[in-house]
Amino acid sequence: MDTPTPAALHEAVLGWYDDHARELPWRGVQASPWSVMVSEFMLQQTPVARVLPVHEAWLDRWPTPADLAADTTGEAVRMWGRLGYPRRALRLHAAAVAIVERHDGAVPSSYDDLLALPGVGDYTAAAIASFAFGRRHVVLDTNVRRVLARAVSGVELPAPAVTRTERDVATSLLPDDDATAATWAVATMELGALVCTARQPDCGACPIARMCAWRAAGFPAYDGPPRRGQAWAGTDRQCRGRLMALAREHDIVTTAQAEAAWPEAGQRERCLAGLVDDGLLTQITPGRWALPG
DNA sequence: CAGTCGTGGAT
DNA sequence: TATCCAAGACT
Repeated sequence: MDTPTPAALHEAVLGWYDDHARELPWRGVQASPWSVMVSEFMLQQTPVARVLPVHEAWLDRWPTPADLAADTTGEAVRMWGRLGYPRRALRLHAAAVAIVERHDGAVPSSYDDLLALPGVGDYTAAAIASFAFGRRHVVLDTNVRRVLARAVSGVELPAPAVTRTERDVATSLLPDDDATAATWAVATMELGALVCTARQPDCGACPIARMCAWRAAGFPAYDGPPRRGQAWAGTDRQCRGRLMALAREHDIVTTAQAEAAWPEAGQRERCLAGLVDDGLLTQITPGRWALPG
């Protein structure tokens, strides 16, 4: 195995990205910071293919943060459609309101200002600062974590949560200048998304296969703590999902409709109350709910 | 820190 | 068919 020096990794990955980067609406010189920010919210735990049409419709309707901030949270939730995790729509709306109030309607460029916005955690703050403003930040998403786990640490998959060591490795590999660091961030993400995938990595197409510690070690299987699968059938998440689907389809959700969608009374009522508490629904009258106006 | 929070395509 | 997984954030 060749020595995986930072310079060698940079050259290989940046060269590969130059030839294989996807053309996405939120990339390129024409993409506004708002477009990047909307994409980052939508892409949290959601595949690119499903985000594309919603992102386009969203920016067509709300070209700026102020446009979204002036509309209702209910319309944001409706436009969110079936992307999943609809609280992200509420947080994006709240972030737009905060941008109008605190930043004169312009998406802030600093990591700290971004991190202070609703729905923006470490990853999203770093991603927006990097992709929209060309700042130098460690952008640690699931793709980058997997690429570094394999190429540098020699293991199949990263730990369930980001470790200190992991962040140190990523920091040590970050190029010195802002522009190269920003490209490195998006390039390593793209490599993880297209080549170094979770299920079936395409090592034959990988620009750093020569330098990959996992490959050199003979592809040892993951031996970390068991990764918890997400239960679904019969859970509150499934119940909430069905109730929200009803609310998107109808202006008013009645008790009869809710009962048909979820027969178990206790869980149904608990979930309705939870959705109201979250701000995803409002109770118009007893037995009638709707998206918040 | 571990649990919670949607959705649907791929294997 | 059941499981895994997809640019995480929040409590």
